[in-house]
Amino acid sequence: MSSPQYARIKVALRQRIETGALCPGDRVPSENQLVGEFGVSRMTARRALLELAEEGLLERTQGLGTFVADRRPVSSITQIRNIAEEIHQRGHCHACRVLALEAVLADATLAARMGLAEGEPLFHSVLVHLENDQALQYESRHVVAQLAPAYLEQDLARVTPSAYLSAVAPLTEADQTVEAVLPSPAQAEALDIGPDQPCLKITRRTFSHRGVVSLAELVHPGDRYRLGSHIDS
Amino acid sequence: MSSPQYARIKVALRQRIETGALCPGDRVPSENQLVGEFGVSRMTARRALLELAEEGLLERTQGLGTFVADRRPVSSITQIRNIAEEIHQRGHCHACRVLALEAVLADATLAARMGLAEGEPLFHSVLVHLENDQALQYESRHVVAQLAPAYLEQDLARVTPSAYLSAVAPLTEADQTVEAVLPSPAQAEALDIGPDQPCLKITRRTFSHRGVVSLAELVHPGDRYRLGSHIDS
DNA sequence: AATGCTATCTTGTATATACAGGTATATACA
DNA sequence: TGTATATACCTGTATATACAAGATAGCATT
Repeated sequence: MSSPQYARIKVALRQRIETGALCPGDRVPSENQLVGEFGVSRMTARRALLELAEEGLLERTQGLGTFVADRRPVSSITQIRNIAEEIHQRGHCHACRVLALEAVLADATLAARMGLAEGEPLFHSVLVHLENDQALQYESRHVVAQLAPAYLEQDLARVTPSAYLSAVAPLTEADQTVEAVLPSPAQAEALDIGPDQPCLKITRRTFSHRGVVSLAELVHPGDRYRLGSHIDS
Repeated sequence: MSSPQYARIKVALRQRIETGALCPGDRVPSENQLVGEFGVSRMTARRALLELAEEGLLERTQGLGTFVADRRPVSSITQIRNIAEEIHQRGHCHACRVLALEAVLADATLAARMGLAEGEPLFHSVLVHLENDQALQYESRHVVAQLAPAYLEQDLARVTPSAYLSAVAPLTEADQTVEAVLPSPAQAEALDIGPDQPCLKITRRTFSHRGVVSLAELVHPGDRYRLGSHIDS
């Protein structure tokens, strides 16, 4: 039950970019070169390149080749999971901290929004992600207590969604929406912004085959995100 | 120089969904059925299904099949091009109007942002899209005059980006970013909202092989958009 | 020097094929 | 009735192959 080969190639290429072995503008091995290097068929190598291009990490031009995308001006909003992870990928993890403002067992007053039975016990944590002492994200996360019993014992400042999710089920998916909001007083204070500073709020419902696992609200001031660029027909 | 076969299949399937021949929850022809119906290989049929699923129009489950996704609660933000088009797809086009507030030949004071030579002549139009007399989107669009000479002669209330873009070049792409903003006074007035109502602003740079074609800013109050849901590894 | 051609590398599209693994239904058995 | 088992169908992964089409460098011709 090993991971697919195209995933292996994606990981390898991502590493070369993160470690600096491949820099923005650099040419990435061509499909045929990857065939030789990884011993796969061209279509498999191609899939790895296509998916990385879809994420915005690579840029491909017919006839020319595949290149590491210019330092993405902004993150791709379809990929956002956790500012901490994002920052880590940008390479200044050293200046990144996470503050856990709150972590308690709450009752499911928001059961309806999560599609749960009323009264289902939930863990609620509020995190603030900082870089160079500047707050970048306010994160409010509700997790179904039954599915992640050790949630509160973890170091919430370090745990990423994938960490506690992988403990729940092999198969997870997420539903995300964005909207523009004004920060609540608590959010404005935690982010050190004025009450008039508009923010992007991303609401993410994560679920496995057992149902909803968590509901997270990510609020960021001032960030700007790249969107996909489909132009069909 | 016909369009690819997978695109043909996508169009056909999209039509069946838009016309109601296929409803949410309905089973879509399987890969092998499409092979028989369109006379293509399974991989080609597969590509059509995969891309429609990526857009959120279909849902696929291994072993089960492919189904028309439940009426998407909100639009996919990666697909936004024009609220008018969006509304048309939702099926209440009758209540939709577009007001052209302004349409002039402007000079390229924003040349830098578009990557153009200073002084390059641009058309500037400001449109407001309404549904049931309620403003849904404020659109400010700058178009390189040289590449769309007849731009001002068109019925701006009807023209979609694809209309004037197709006149320019066969190959176009777009770059999009989102951010949260407070509306400018003019925007607030046009949208009939208060100055404190946070809005999503989508900035879209469209370009062809000849360079940047247009720069559009779409401002919507109160809308909420679906995001893609990648969960890798 | 400028033009045009060709060889070669790249990605894009398409086909045919094979097997793995998930899902549901029908069948046979206890 | 309830439980296995076999089967058919579906999507997921992977290979091998072919040709189309864009980009580039070098060479030959004008």
